[in-house]
Amino acid sequence: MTVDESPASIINIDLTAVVVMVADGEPYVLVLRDSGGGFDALPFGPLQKDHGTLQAGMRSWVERRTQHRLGYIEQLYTFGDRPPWPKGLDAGTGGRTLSLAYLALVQEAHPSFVGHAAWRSWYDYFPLEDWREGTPAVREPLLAHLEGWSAAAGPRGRTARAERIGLTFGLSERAWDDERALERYELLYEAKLVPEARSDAGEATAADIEALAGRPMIQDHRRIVATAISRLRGKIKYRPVLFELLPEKFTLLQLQRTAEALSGMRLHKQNFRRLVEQQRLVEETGEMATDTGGRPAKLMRFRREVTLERPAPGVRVTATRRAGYP
Amino acid sequence: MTVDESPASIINIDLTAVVVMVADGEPYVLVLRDSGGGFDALPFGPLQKDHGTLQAGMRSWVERRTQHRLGYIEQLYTFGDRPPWPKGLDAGTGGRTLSLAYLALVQEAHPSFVGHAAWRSWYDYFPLEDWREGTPAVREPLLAHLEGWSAAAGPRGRTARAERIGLTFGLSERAWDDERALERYELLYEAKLVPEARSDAGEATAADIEALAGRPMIQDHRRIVATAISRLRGKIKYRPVLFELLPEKFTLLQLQRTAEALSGMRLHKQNFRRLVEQQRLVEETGEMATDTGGRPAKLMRFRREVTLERPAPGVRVTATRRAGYP
DNA sequence: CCTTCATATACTCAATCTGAGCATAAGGGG
DNA sequence: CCCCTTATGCTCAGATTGAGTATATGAAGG
Repeated sequence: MTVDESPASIINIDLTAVVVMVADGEPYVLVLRDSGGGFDALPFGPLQKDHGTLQAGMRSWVERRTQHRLGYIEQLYTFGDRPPWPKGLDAGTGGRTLSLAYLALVQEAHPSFVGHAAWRSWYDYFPLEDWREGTPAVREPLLAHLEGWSAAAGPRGRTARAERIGLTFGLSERAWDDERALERYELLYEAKLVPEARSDAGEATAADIEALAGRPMIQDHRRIVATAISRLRGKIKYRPVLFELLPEKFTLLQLQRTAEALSGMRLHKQNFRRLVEQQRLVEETGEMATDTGGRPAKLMRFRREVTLERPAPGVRVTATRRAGYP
Repeated sequence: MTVDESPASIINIDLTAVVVMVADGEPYVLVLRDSGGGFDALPFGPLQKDHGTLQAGMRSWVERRTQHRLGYIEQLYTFGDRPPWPKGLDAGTGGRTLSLAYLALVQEAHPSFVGHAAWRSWYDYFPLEDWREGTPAVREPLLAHLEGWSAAAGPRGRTARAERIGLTFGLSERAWDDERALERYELLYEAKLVPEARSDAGEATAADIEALAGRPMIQDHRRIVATAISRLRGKIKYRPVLFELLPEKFTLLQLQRTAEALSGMRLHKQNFRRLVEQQRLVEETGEMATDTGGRPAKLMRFRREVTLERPAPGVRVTATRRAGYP
């Protein structure tokens, strides 16, 4: 085979941010609305010369625009592949764009981005991922479409596809694994059930499918969000990142709702408390919250010291078996 | 503040590989020996135009050189910071190098790299990380140096440093956390206990410290290896990646030795077997290995299907409390 | 004041998991 | 046949986990 050993002609390097916030038990992503073909986009910008470190570049750049302290920043992934964007922004440039995606967590905030910035619930983009009110409505129709997709393959491919669907979507006896959000998105993408995967802009079923698979984004931005969701869902189980999303003082229920918002599952209340308490993740402030709608709750504060005590303090989330509420 | 909004003038983008292999219960990294100032280096090369995806670029590039199928490739991290390399290769170019680091696992192999390629035990670079034969010999002297470092700080910084040392090195009641390899390396770096952190090449204590902190590498390559170690140690606990390092057929002890090689800890034999068996990670081949030195052992095979069954099958590693062997 | 509602918080219990260890099996070398 | 070495089976107590019951406490409404 012939090999082109010449270095790639890099056109630009983008920093792309998935900025996450939770308010009233709903998880939000910062997006720029209507950024191309009616699709939303993640905020992104070119890597700049004055960015001493990538992380610092990211931080200053997002903070300047959201006017908010970023509690937590983490590199997500570097995307450098070149799938043919049907409705891409950089179609035709021919060069490669490397985009470094970062995950940032902020406390409840209003975006002050210029333009069309807004917080949008991440379940607008992934309705399938939200099990908090029971089985998501889009699940059955989506599975039906997927079945069609697996039936459309050859005899061998058919079982492989069915297996994969069963695995990622938690069919039969298998448990739903909240962390497989990215795999699920990729499966839908392969099955062409997301608008981003379709090259013909004005396809008939587009609206239908969008209603099922969720709101699309430009390029691979939705994949980046899925990456963030998967990562975050995994991370809260072993590192105390939840607290980056909460105000200084909070009740245990607020903490639980935040965990539920991210994981998309309901948790067993008493056990959740037991976990948090015995891990000594929080301490009492002495104050009470009276606006709970019931018995007032103690206001708690994150014990920053725990990072120094236990190997991996975090919040293990396990869905309650029963469908409804604890 | 003034902000330089011009895009960074990227000079080049490197792909850097941490290729890991385990042979006879020892974990090896593929390195290029004596790559600059007598320091070893990780194999790396520029991103090329014909690399459709980054992953594929990485794969073809390493496979061409090691002549071995890469079972597993994973993006590790993108390093783009610009610390002043004291003995760097690209000193003086002024531009930024973005390096994409990948982790690759191969089965037992001999490297066919041109030049000075070799497999080197990763504990040559991190002697501190190997607890398999009991407490590592370098631990006490290193801790003494670190104590000096924390004492050298101001009254406030002193406790903070001591806490951090205690946390990452598992002092007092705290357990040693094998996954904190990267944090430990970074701590040693900050404390200037690794040659890479020293700007004056011919320092008196260099040899002394190298003997304690392990063999250095050029630039930030040792940090990249530390990242790989931390990642891998975490990963084996919840994904069946161990098998990428083993031959088709293996005994349970081989499997255990591989886990121990990576984690740097001895495991409880019976419990390890119980775990592997009840997770149904392996199945019998029917054959026996007679070269065990004792009673012959069943040869097992990885059940690839498990990926399709359980949410996150892996090998939970927990060190035995007793220092010696199980 | 008393009831209803809604949440907070305490405590129980069985099933399972986990760390540790004892005991026995089976090949090779003297 | 004895000893060494590794393989494999089995036990057991303590910790963890999933699920639930019971009780506490404020606000709102009659």
